[in-house]
Amino acid sequence: MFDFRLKVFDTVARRLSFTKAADELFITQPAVTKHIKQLENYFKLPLFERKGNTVTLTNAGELLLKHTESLQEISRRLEFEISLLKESHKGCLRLGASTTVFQYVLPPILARFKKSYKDVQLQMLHANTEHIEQALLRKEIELGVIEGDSKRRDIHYTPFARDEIVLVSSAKNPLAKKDEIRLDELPSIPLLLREPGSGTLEVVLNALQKADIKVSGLNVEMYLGSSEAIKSYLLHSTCMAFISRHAVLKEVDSGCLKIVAIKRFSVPRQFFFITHPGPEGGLTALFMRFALLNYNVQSLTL
Amino acid sequence: MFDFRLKVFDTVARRLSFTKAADELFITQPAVTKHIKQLENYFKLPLFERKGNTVTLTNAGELLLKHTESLQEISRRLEFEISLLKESHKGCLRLGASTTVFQYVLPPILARFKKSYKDVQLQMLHANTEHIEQALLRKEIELGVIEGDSKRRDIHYTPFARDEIVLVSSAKNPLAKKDEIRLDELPSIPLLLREPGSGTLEVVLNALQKADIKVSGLNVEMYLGSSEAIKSYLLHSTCMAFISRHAVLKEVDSGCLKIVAIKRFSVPRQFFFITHPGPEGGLTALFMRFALLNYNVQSLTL
DNA sequence: TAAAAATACTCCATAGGTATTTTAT
DNA sequence: ATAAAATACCTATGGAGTATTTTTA
Repeated sequence: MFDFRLKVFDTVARRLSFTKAADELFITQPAVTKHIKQLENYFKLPLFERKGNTVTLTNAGELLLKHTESLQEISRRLEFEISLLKESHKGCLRLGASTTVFQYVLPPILARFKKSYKDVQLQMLHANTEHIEQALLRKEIELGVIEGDSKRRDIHYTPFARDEIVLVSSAKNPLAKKDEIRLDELPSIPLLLREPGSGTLEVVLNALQKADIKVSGLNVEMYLGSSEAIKSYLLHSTCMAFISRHAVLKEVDSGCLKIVAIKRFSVPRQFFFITHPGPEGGLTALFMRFALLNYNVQSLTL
Repeated sequence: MFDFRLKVFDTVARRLSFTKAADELFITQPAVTKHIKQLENYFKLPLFERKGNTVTLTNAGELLLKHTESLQEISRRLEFEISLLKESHKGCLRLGASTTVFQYVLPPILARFKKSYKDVQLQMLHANTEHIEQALLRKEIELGVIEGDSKRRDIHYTPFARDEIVLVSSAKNPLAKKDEIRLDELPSIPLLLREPGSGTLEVVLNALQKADIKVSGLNVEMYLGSSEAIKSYLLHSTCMAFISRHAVLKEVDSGCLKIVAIKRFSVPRQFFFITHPGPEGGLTALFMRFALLNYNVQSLTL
């Protein structure tokens, strides 16, 4: 799937010899000459300087080589990813996911996965991070995707994707005219927070604590049990709320909600795969690779 | 230079119709069918689902589309950069550069530039940032490349490349066994610094000041007038020094010098092109584009 | 039954081969 | 004089066309 003329060019550029390249490619030397000549005609620039016995790259040649390498790199990735799709898999994968992941990150990935691997049966478990970890330990699931950063000895963690908790407000909110506020303005803003015990709240409080902001000093309007509830409430009030970037993607795109940055303050977090220690089963590994590849697709469109 | 079959695939994928794609590409519908079939044979996977009147991408198709877009992007860049090489230019360009840039960044770029544009005469001026700016104002040069971050009204600044001042030590230095130190360990380390008045020193002192480190508290072994002098001295002592990453590239690669990171502390800086305000001359613009493109080449190999 | 994709077949351009000439050390 | 690239010429594969058939909404 990679243009053969470029393959020829690349070989000549590395060996700096038409004859050697011909050998390596199992074609004859005149064929190599013709391919290179074709490229030179196309670009209207010489790619090699031929001085009798020696061949060197011209500047144009080096430029082309640089890009050829990128092109080859992409082609290799493509071949690899296609090869994953071609393997046909069967069986059942029991999968657990914590709230944000389950609601906002997994759905498109699951849909694609099912489309590609119709014979794989998925059993989903939806609970909070703590419970997912326990389900894994009790062998009720083979794979979990969680948003916490607890680290247990008897569980194997694999980073999956980055997330960030952002401060969000209704786009109409007069308090949110600025795109960025200072951290010391935060106490004056009425806030919605997730319920105590949720992973999201914990991460936020930790980050605030590190920045010497006391929770008691915050103007907390309400604690709400789900991201969806918070988003609805935001639309009808002048509150702001800390939510996962993933939970407000659509609303920010459509313009009804707005992310308000805070100077010198951010709340990054990671999503993780959790698995049993030791080698993974085929389906588990397949799903993990698939999710990693297909998560990037989305993040590119962000 | 971009594989035509992929071009056909891309068109079909965007229009979701073989016939429309054929129109757009000025070929016939059966030709399109054959190209797509060829791709499907190659990958051994269907790329489209044909249901009589409608065509949709399969998962494999979407995967291919994603990569096809990357490939097209690279091809476009390639064409553009080649087109720059094809323009033939003549004339004289007077160019000024400050110390680090002149010694470590420009040489490979200048060599390449001369190779591509034999009929352009280059006149180099080597001085410190301040002097280069003045030479520009006195119209003694058309273009400058500097490392300072002063901003004058009567000069036009264009970011060129990022640089970073790093803490460097001999690889044999027992003080440098760790790859990373804390900032509060710095005062105990014997330091070499560039001479007062140099841009490098100024940037370092500013950064330290921001981090609440007083210069008087540092253990300064010596002030030295050039990066080369500092590097030689480092090899025969247990001192460390703040130098531009560019100045120690080779030595770090060959393993005789070592970069020691400092936790939560970095000294980034920018290189800038400086030009007269208003539209640039052809040669000036040419050199700037050329330098930008050919600087990336190097940074990729870092 | 109508609109779109697939198939059948024909033609010519070109990728690739062999044999030979040119070129620079 | 020799090793390597370029040229000349031949063959066969496959890209593109026209005409036609198959498919499904």
